[in-house]
Amino acid sequence: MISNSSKYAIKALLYLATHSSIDNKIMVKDIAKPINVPKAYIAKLLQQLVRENLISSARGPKGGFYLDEDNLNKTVINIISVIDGEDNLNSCMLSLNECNENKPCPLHYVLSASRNKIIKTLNNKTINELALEVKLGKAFLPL
Amino acid sequence: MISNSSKYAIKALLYLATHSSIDNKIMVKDIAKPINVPKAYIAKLLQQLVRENLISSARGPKGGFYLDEDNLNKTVINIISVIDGEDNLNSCMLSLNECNENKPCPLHYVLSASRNKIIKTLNNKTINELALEVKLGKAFLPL
DNA sequence: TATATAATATGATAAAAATCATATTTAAGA
DNA sequence: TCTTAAATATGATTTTTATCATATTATATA
Ligand code: FES
Ligand code: FES
Repeated sequence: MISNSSKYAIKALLYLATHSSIDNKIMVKDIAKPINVPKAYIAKLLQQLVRENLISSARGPKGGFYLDEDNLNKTVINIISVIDGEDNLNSCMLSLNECNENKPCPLHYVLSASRNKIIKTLNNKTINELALEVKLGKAFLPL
Repeated sequence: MISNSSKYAIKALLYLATHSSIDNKIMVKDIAKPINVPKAYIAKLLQQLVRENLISSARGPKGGFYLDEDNLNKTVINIISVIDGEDNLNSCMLSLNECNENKPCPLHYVLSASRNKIIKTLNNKTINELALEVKLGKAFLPL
């Protein structure tokens, strides 16, 4: 439903949101360690995120990754969509042809309300907002 | 979070619940087609489910798979646990070391209520109950 | 402008999940 | 008891996901 790669990407974005700025870019190796993701792996993901405009980067000395205003306002869904593809979250929980209100599967019947709430939240919450919770000490980013 | 195999298993159980009985056992090939899962693959899953007492079977002529009273009262969580292992559903959505109320990650903060509701539902709903919705025409089991 | 530093592009390898294939065992019924 | 029909056990293959490795390109700064 939500891949490892997406989780790693979210962690990376949150780490950048709380630790970087345009004047304080962060290198791959300094991201990989604190979020506990293999360096070469997160490097590849970061490159993909740059291409999709979810994060910003600069090469050469003093280079690294950071988030600009635009990046900060991306939502969790934006990240998941880029990494996992669009419709993983909305697909049927029994992997039927399609998830359908008119012909709901038995799980749809009992779970779709909760699922919709989750999707709505992921759609609305920006990286910036989530990072704020960390800064306020209400949420944490260990390992 | 919830694997393909688990989904297939759930579909198989629901199919058996609505179509089989001890006097009307169903063969692999007659399960595979309607639930749209490769025959050899579902066969393997069914064998695993028999071993774990989630479904019943008999070999030889007139043999096949079916559900007894006990099987009918298994929950969706029971199936997922057997196929995917215990703690896939309760693990941290950012794959931190552990999901922890005291040191919640930013996603925990916004999503755990909905997730808990889903888990609770999966824990309570029996195959029998879900199958009933199908029989009543409130839920459907296409493909 | 030369050097060193950092991301980028590309692709190889490893591990896990999904799928396929088949010989063996059990049991019903002729 | 023989034949045949079914599950069972076992393992091979394929596909996807995760991971690792490195040559290339861009840029700050000495
Ligand atoms: S989740 Fe199965 S139809 Fe919606
Ligand atoms: S979901 Fe991350 S700590 Fe609970």
